[in-house]
Amino acid sequence: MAASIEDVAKLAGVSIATVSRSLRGLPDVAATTRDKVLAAARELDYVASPFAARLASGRSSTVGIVVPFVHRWFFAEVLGAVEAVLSQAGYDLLLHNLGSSEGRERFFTVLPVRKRVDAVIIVSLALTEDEVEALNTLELPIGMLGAAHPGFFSVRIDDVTAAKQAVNHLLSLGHTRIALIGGDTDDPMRFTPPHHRLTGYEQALRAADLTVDHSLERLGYFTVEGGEAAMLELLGLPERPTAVFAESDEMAYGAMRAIRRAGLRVPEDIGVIGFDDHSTAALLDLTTIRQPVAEQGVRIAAALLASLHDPIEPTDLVLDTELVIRGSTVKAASVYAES
Amino acid sequence: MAASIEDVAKLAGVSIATVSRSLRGLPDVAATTRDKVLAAARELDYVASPFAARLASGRSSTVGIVVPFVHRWFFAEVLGAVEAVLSQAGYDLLLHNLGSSEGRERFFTVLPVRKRVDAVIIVSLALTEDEVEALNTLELPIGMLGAAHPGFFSVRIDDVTAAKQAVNHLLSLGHTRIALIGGDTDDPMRFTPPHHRLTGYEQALRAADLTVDHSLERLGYFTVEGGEAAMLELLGLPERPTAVFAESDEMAYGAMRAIRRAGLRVPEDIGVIGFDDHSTAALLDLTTIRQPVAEQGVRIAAALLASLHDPIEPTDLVLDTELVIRGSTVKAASVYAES
DNA sequence: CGCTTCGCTGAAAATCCTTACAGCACGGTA
DNA sequence: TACCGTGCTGTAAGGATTTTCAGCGAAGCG
Repeated sequence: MAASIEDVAKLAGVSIATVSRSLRGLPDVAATTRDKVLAAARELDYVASPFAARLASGRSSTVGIVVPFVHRWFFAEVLGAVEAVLSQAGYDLLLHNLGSSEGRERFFTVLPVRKRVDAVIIVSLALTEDEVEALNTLELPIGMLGAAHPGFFSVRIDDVTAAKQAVNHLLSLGHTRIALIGGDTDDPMRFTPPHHRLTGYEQALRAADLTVDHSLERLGYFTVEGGEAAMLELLGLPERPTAVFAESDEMAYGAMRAIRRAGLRVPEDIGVIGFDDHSTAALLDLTTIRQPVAEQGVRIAAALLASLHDPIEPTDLVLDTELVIRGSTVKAASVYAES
Repeated sequence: MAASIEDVAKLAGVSIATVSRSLRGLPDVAATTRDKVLAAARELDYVASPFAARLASGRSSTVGIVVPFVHRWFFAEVLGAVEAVLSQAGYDLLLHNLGSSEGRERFFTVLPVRKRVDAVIIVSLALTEDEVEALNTLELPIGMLGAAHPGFFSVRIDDVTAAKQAVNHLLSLGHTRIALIGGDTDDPMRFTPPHHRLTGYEQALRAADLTVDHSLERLGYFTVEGGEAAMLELLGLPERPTAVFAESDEMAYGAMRAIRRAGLRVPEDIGVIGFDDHSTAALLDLTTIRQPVAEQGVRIAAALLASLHDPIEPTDLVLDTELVIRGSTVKAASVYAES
């Protein structure tokens, strides 16, 4: 049988209240007393039961994180970063993987985090009004990563500006017929990025006095296959684009494959730029927009922890993105350009 | 203020014991009574406090999962699968990301899962005797994924056989000078696969009456860069290999890059086979050994849940791997072979 | 020297459930 | 009719902490 606080109290010759205080490092405990307690606890190999502690204190020392998918690179990266911050601070991470729009609906109706977390992190979801309302009933600090909402903490990048960065790069290389492979802005999962990146794309073109040709905007559904299919459509156009901006690296990979399978070269015939700086982007020599993924996770977790410590007004942090130029837009000593 | 069980009892006109029983679907409750309680609970928007329930029942409804890294493809995939099974069963998932050997040591000395989970899943770690002992003090069902230990549940593949599959494929193509790019068998994180895959590699060679040339065995540390560096070494040998077996797809990617950068072709000059069937393996046209990643996660989670339901003897399940032939070993209509 | 303050400690209430056990009404059995 | 089992329900005892409040001795102050 595992030791209880009473055993420790007995062994240390103090009351359980003092044990509790000592073990949690609260003030108002004499140093000698604390040492006795710590010694006794070590001797008995005692750790407090978190459930009893949580029940009594009303604090759960747990943060819930809600992701659309765990297994995609971006979310896994975020998860790792958040976990590191939380565990360091003695918090547990309760993972909720939505997986599908049904999963999403279930989450927001059942709200399985009720009465069991101190804060919630929502990753990459554009929330509906109903969902916001549901979260508000929790009366907890809410953090959003990759999106923002008044009243919630948020850490994100400026997708509009980032998309402009990408398109401007292509423009600077002399491209004027630039296609877009993006996510579905009507997707039931309602990711935030597609809207903003589309906006940025169009704004950049307009700013360069180019007309926006909607036939150059295709859906790639954030997958390699989707990107490949979208590129095939683009290649079939009467006047094909000379460059493509894909809203994710995966879609860019697909696009590159389609281009090469069609017997064309990247970047000579068609330049390709992606988004994210996925871990394999360097490998595939893909020009892309790098966003600080882990850092966003660290920041949102830290912000929430701070707000739990002493309640503060929600903050909105926008981190910078960076253009990473590789061989898919600029001819260089690249692996595939060589071969 | 959130409703408590007492409020529900009052509204339904029953005792709290009956509320508890009704809400948990226990038998020995009259149907009409149960309906009254459910109605009252819905009306008050009541959910039981999990911490109170856990304290009272002694069950945590939580499973701990220990992974060396979250952000690597394999572990993210496992995590997603395990989460799906557990959440479906009403269990929480407590994630522990080791990150480094210090993190590992901390985990096994502190044992942060103590008193807070009903079972533990260990992913891809070869445990030391001390670690096994530490886990045993928990007196909980332990599940291992990617490794096995007497007394613990396990789900895994047969790495020896899988490695033989890989090498035999190369042998069948006529290769006789086959190199290995592997993980460090002395790695402080002590992953299981490197040992077994090395063994399989050597066994396959010996079975083909080839001598094992240790100068053909190089360390790639399971990263792209490591694989690239290892391949560079191999290319510098007086008599270079005609094929390479990399113990992971990432290392295979690095190897392919090194080969191409050296002006050689894959597979004509050097064939490459990887391991895992990473999500980008198809994209890079890499021949590889596919292992059922998500399924391993599902199986180990299910096994543990079953054992919590009624204690059973630990099981050891070995799943099949599959050779997936692509353009990196066999000349075909591949992207890069074309260009 | 008497009174306040301070530092520390302990008793006990509070947290919100689960569950063993007792009990009650009712129908069936001998 | 007396008794017994059955099917439900309620009472109350935990479960293991945290936290409030009271209290005690010693030190500081005038």
